[in-house]
Amino acid sequence: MSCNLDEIVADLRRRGWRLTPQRQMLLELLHKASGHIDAESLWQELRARFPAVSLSTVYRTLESLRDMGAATETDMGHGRVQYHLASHGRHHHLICRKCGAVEDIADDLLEPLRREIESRTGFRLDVNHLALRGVCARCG
Amino acid sequence: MSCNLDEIVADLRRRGWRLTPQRQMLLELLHKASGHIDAESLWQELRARFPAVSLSTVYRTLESLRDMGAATETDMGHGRVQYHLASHGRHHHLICRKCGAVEDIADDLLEPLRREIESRTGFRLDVNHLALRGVCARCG
DNA sequence: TTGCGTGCAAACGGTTTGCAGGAAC
DNA sequence: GTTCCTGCAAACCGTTTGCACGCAA
Repeated sequence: MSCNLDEIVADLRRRGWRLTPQRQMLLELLHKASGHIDAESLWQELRARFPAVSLSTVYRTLESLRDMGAATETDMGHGRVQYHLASHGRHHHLICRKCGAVEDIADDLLEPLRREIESRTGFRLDVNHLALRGVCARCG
Repeated sequence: MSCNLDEIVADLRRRGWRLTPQRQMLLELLHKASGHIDAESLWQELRARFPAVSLSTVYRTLESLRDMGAATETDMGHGRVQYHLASHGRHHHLICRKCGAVEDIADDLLEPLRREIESRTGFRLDVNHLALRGVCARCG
């Protein structure tokens, strides 16, 4: 699990990846995006620099990054899967059903639930990126 | 929120719904299904009695049931949305990443998390049907 | 020079929609 | 008789795939 762009790139090389301009740029964009971003948005930004880049390339690169553990994908239930670099840390989301606001919460909030479930059922939670729905303080 | 078939049907009438054979049968199937079922499976079962019934009717009926609060839909992240009658009670799922086993857990396990999140952020969780991934006791 | 990565376009799969005919009220 | 519901087929939309070309190594 890499912690910055250079390490990720080193990882890629180690695994025999070719470092194409498209991949380099996509990695930078992913790294720059503080939060989450979907494939389509990445593609739009990417096209500003490489007009001919294809959406499939974006998907294929994201797939590879996911497979090597460098990126995480989250289905927030809005049809589009969101991506972010694993180095951006484990956290979860509260999505307001009314205004659509997305609030981040730290992973340690889930610790009690993890413990409780494990002790009751033996099931070990493996939750990287949870999207919880509800109503935020403003809309409540 | 209705608690049995008759009440649901009464609800439908009250709201001006027409009780077609397709809807009646679909309600029975949904009621009979102890756990969850996706639109396609419902359709297959429905066709045993009404060979000409269409998948769109299934989707449209499920949508209406969802909108009136009689049915709940859950996206388990496998591409197909699962449905169940709200009267079957609030519960959640542990899905084993290795063997695919699905284990139910009671809703009250989430209570501490709900309280913690509400007190920290003011966000009121509205989680009917959570699908949590991990590794079960056998595969752990 | 080798073979991985790419762009293109078409396919995919679950779900939604437009429309005209038909059934519930 | 009126309106809502239905079946059909086609559209939709995010994502995946097959293929031939091109570029990184």
